[in-house]
Amino acid sequence: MAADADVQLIARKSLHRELVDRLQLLITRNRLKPGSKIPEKDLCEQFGVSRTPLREALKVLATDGLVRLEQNRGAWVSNITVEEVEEVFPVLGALEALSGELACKNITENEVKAIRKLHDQLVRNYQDRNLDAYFKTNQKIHKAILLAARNKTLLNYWQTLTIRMQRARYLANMSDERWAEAVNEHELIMQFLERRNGPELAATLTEHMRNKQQSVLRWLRVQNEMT
Amino acid sequence: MAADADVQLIARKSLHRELVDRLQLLITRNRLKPGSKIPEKDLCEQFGVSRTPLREALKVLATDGLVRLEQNRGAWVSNITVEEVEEVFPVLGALEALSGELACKNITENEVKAIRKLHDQLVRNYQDRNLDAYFKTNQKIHKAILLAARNKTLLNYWQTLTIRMQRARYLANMSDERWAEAVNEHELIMQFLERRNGPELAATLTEHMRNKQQSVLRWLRVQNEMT
DNA sequence: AAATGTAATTTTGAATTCATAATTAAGTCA
DNA sequence: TGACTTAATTATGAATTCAAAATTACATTT
Repeated sequence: MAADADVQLIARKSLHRELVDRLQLLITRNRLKPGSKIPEKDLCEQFGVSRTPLREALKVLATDGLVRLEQNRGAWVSNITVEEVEEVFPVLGALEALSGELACKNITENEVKAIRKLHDQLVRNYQDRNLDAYFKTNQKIHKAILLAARNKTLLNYWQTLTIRMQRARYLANMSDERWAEAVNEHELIMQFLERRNGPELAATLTEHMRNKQQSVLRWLRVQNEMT
Repeated sequence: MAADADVQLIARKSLHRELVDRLQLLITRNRLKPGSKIPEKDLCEQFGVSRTPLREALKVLATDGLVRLEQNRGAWVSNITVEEVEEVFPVLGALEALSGELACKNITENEVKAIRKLHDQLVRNYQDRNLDAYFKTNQKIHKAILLAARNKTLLNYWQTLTIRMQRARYLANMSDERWAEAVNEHELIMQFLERRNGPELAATLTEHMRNKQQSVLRWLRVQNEMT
């Protein structure tokens, strides 16, 4: 019998699946900007595909809330509004809280150690005042907790909503005070995780998300005033 | 100026949207059974549409987890497995808990009164041992709380997961003891809602969902043993 | 009869085509 | 000039077509 490594499943993605991923990237990387029209024809040429699979992908992205379809008028990258932020963050908070509870039940010692390393790196990123690196490390920590929860449905929903919120450049922005506070919260998160204290971890993650919402809303309002 | 009733938005749905809804109905009403192949050609003839919009709809349903697509082999109604139940119910629990919290903040007095009426009806359904009516009233109550939470993202996710779980006939089934217990839980839910006690309502809804999960798992295991 | 190989048929994925709706451009009149 | 029509253009939604893959039916070998 062949070794596991030799007999990996050959996962040939269908075109529409591939396009969903590519478009998500274009949107998160801000190549397609919130509020802008999605140029169906151009994208077809760029990707070298016909309209059928592209349109299938757009329909999928629309159910995820990343794209807005208008009857006979086409597809737009959906906007980030105050209402949307106030709606999505509480849901994200509930999902993260659950991920904390479940992670404490299912996480392995090695996973905790890996997250501890990420956490230490996060603190260094803060000390260096490297916002970009901080943001990336932060994402890795939260995703690692989600993975430790061993729940695909939870992971899927979390990822979709996270992508939806991440589109905004200014999400990575914070006031100095908020940044310090966020690091403190991460200190707590790390401790509760190491002690496998599910309820406290859940509560801290909820609070962490609530504060992030406030931080994002402040920036969003500033942005809106400037236009 | 015309009255509101006269000027309703004429929401001409696109074909694929319409088909998503129709297929969801066919699946929840058990006309398309879990595990069975989705007959693309037949459905096109039945609905009188071409394959393009139907296939778009299938892709959307697949991201919702209601349908499973296999490369070059077509679409199947996804099965309800023990793993899926163990995955979905905790997420549903977290969403319901949040809906309780938010509902206590946003619900109007009239809405509470309407839910109280539904609750009294639920108790009568129990006293009559009318399981079918009980199940329907139960659904109405939970949905009413979700609506009172005023959060579309939350409502969407809740509905998708609820549909995914409702496909199973035996979901509506319960042991006598469980049924009595469920009614007690609803009594608490009603009280906490009337007192706008968000945290307690959330905790009770979580517990309610945890118990439902156990009830469903028992039935699912019985079903699996019988085949 | 079971296992293997091959041809015919069906189904699928995706490109293309076509009718219709929306947008833009051009023309008309005050 | 500027509001309003009407014609030309473009984009969209959905049907149709076509190539490739999978399934089925049938034949061959052991």
